[in-house]
Amino acid sequence: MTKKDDFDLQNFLPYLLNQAAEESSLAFQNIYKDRYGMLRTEWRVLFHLGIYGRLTAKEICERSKMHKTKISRAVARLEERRFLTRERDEADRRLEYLELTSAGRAAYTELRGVAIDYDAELAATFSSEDVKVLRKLLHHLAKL
Amino acid sequence: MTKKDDFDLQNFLPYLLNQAAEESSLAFQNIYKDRYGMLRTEWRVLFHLGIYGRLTAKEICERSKMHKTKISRAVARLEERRFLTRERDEADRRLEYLELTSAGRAAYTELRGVAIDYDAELAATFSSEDVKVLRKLLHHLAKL
DNA sequence: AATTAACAGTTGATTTTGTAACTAACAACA
DNA sequence: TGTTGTTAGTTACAAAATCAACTGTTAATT
Repeated sequence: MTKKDDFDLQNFLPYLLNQAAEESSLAFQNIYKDRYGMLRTEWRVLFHLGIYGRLTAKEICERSKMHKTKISRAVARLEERRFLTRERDEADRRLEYLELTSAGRAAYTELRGVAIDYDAELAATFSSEDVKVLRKLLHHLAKL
Repeated sequence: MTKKDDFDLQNFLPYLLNQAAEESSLAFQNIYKDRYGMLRTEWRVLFHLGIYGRLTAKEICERSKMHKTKISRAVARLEERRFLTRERDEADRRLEYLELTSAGRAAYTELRGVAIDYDAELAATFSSEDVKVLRKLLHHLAKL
């Protein structure tokens, strides 16, 4: 295909980042989707609780930069599936502490294993120096 | 906040890529959204046609890896706004050639300028060597 | 030719997201 | 106190994405 215009879409960083993000998310997505019927927001909440223990929705919100309505809905679905429990803070009754149940922890542990393996698999397609640089640069972009 | 678990979500490549992609898309998104009321799928179609000239939906589909229903709807909206025209291929009447109108080309040209500037702005936050490496690695990931 | 399969693109039903408005609880301060 | 403002989280409604089924057309097979 001949180009009429020399702008290079494939090198436009936001586009390129999206393509790379989508492609690299696919295999992992298939797993949490097929195995647990989870959405992206849900595994993220699950992981935050798995990693940090007890958190309020607000804290997850700040860490993940997801919108609070997404989190609210993800929490509701994870609760339905008995992956987490809520506990009111009696000192400040606006707050709700979220914590994984043993089923939630089991799901987290399995998905964590998958994530570690998958990350290693991705990383192995680069030189170890390149992976280091990639992570560094992505961190920089993520914090813009 | 103390971690209960040492898995590093912030370094998990699919997560990190998504955060970087979202963050870096934001400023550009605000522009095509506010200025033209466009969605991501729409500017992508617009750009494909701006860069490559005349394409069928199928061709855009292959290049962009977007699903055909997304493209169908994006094309319909761009047509409503008189940004593109359709033309049946008389040799194979299943095919429809899409082409930007002058209004479409004007929109593309403006957004292309914004994209170039924005990309340069992002790139300028890295060393030029780093940008080169970043693009190379992202290309690799995008083609997985 | 007639039948069947394949393809380009669209549409409709369902799911998910985004935005804004809302409830309930706390805080500040007159 | 009581009024106003702020915060945590939910909900309602609109916008958008997804998936499957559909139309119309061409290609392949018999």
